Amino acid sequence: MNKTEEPGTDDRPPIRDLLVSAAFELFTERGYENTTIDDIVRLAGVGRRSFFRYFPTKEDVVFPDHEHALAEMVAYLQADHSGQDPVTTACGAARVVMRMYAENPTFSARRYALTRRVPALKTYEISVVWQYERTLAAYLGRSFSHLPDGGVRAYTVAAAVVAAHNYGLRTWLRSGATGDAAASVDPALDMVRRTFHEPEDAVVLIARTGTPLWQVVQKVETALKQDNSGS
Amino acid sequence: MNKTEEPGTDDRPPIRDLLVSAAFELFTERGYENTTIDDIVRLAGVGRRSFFRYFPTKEDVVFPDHEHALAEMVAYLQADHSGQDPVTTACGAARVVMRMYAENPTFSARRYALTRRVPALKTYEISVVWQYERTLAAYLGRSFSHLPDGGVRAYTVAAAVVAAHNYGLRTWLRSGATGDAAASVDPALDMVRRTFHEPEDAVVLIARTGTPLWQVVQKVETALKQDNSGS
DNA sequence: ATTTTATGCACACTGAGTGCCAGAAGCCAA
DNA sequence: TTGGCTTCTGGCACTCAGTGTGCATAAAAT
Repeated sequence: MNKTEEPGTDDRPPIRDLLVSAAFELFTERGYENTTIDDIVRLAGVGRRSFFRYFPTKEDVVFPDHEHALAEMVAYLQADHSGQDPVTTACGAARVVMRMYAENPTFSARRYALTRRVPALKTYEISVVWQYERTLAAYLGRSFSHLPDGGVRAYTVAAAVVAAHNYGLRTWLRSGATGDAAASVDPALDMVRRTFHEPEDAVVLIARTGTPLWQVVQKVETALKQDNSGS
Repeated sequence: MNKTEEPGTDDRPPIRDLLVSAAFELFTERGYENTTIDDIVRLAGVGRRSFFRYFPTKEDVVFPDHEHALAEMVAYLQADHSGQDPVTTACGAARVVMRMYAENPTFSARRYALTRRVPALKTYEISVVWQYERTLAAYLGRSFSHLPDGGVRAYTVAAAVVAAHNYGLRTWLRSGATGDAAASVDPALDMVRRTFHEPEDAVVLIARTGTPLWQVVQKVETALKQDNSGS
């Protein structure tokens, strides 16, 4: 599948990376609309037909790792998360995507600058995000199937998780993509997790007036332990 | 050329409606991809250039009332909603859009059948929905500006409201777009409203053991009244 | 009646995306 | 090495969406 990865002398990057580099160089220099596919393949030194072999559309070259990120999310959701709140698992899946953005801060920042300016790229980005949302909704739909409003809840929680993730990510990107992306994303996701926590996770403790404090503390401790082990 | 109809009776629908009708007829008959702009204008009996005067892209003809719907939502949000929960107002704005869909059930159903099958139209629809979401987020951002997490909360609630609205609308459309759309959309929106209600709206009443029931009832009544008047 | 304005139309052009075929480059058996 | 087999790449021609421009016609204004 891959080109000859002989340990000898193949320092030439594969065509796909060549195209991405050439495209971003031209897009940032003279703009997305003012750059044709011919310009890109000329700079990359490959044939025009090869571009569409690696990227079905002109927009795809701006999101070269999208397929990979989506596959990672699916793999994460397919792993075992029994005993964990489904909302928490969904937030974990969002964090997987966040980490992939954080792995290439400069690339993510340049792409963000592009998607902000070019409407066509913004539209494409939204459709990409929507695929994440759909994947999360499918997972949550399975987890919420026992609830009477499981269907709505799944779609709503998925949308909320994705929105919070994007908000945190945008905050990080606007701050120059320096520092820890999780510091921006995690608080946003925690807010979603708190608001959508099931009431079954809450403990209401009733005690007679006059109960000694140590007994109350003990009861609270026991109740919280039960709540952790159960469900 | 031969446009000179009798000047007395101009019951001929405007070109814009002609194009929409012709486009939908061809799209549902032979598919979106297999229909060219030339086919549409030929059936509509107008020039090719006129199509792009009314619809900037081929996708736009599938959502001819989008601009109007967005304007209606903006107008609704600009009206006075003081004393109402911002989340409730956002749900009301979503209901405005829902009503516009419900006004033309058959058209909405045909469009739904198209957007389900054609990826390009699905992408366009997502970008349309995203504009609603952005508008809601801007409104909620103003309403939540006093909260420490107002930014995330605004975007998250907007996403949740839109997701719930779409879920209800899809449910209605899949059931043949017969009956009341609100019956599907309202419960979904109510779920969002409940989960995002501020804790300041809750009342926790503490009473000594042995307090007579009528006193408890009285206290509850008073507390709820205060909660209603204060905001 | 003539100028102004608006609107639809025809023509030509750019550029994205596709189908097809030819050639180059690996791979495996003989 | 040779010869077939597969895979990858490039070139060419084509369709079609979308744009710029100029012209024709009808209504409106003067």
